[in-house]
Amino acid sequence: MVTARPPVTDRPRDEEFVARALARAVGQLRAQGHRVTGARRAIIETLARHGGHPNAAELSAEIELRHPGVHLTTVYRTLEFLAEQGVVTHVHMGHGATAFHLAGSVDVEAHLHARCRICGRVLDLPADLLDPIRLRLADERDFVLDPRHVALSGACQFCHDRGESETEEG
Amino acid sequence: MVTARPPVTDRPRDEEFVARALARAVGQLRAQGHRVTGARRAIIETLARHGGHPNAAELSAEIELRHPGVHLTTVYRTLEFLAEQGVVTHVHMGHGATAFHLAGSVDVEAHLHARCRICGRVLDLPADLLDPIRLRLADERDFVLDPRHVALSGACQFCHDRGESETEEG
DNA sequence: TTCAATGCAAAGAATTTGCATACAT
DNA sequence: ATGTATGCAAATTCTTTGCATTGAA
Repeated sequence: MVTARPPVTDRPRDEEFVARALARAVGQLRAQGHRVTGARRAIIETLARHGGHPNAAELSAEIELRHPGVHLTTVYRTLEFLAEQGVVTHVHMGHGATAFHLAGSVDVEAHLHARCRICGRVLDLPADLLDPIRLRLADERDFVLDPRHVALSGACQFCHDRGESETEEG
Repeated sequence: MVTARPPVTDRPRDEEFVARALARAVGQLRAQGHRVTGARRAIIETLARHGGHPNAAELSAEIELRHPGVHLTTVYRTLEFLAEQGVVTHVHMGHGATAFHLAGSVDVEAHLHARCRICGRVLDLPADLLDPIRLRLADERDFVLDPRHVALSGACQFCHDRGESETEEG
């Protein structure tokens, strides 16, 4: 039952999707009076093309393939900027670097993440999965849960069965 | 309704509790044939006395008050060792350093954590809070959730009402 | 006595900051 | 032309590693 099928969002998108996502984000920036630079285009485009959840370094490496010369620092600064604009979203992974993806696109609609602490694979989960918990915390503890901000942790069946050898982290 | 009452575990424990917890952990180490050193005693004792969720640096600072001379490196190494022995537990906080506390003591029984992304305050939550989610993930996604390994993220009512000014992290 | 635990220095990963320059508007 | 975004170097934060020495058993 442990099929190795990767989640949908781990497949790279087609060119049309990428172009549309880029145009959409660029439009949003322009509308807000922000500058549209080569680095920003490169980062948004690469994020769109990469369906998964890359961290800054992975993203930087991928940008280098098509749009070389964008400094890692710029990647960090731009991701932060784009997050403020609501164009990208970040998720803190328990151990390991922060992951990013485009926000608000139709089929990558806001979702939660769970990460295998052994192999690092990230699972996409429905956005409303924690709604009952959210309600309880709001009611009983005056706490406003943001379930998308941090990935849930655990082990995928495969790693779990292979034993507790915690390869990637503790 | 936004009472500023700190969680129970943020109050330092009484001496009897500390002594008991120390003796318990020391006994466990001895039983496993491990050495009981001054640094290990100091770390366990300080962890017991500090009811909250200190990170390595905070713990180190507190150790310094009563048992000076324990190097931060030793704190890290010892916490890792004690985690392997099941004496301490660690929780990854979305942003910010990993937090530690004693495992298995009666009134600090395994619990979950939620952290305010604005002020950093940590909330203790019942261990079974995510059990329904755990079941769903196991059934539907072959994922074995470990809800204690990473803190949930959100905002406490106080910070939430004060606006989204994300003081401490993004 | 013996090997595991510690201190210290240094390395490492992820991320941020300061400052001069380049470039979008 | 103007000021924001970028590149580069260096600093920060959290954590780990190598190695000689100390100390628990």
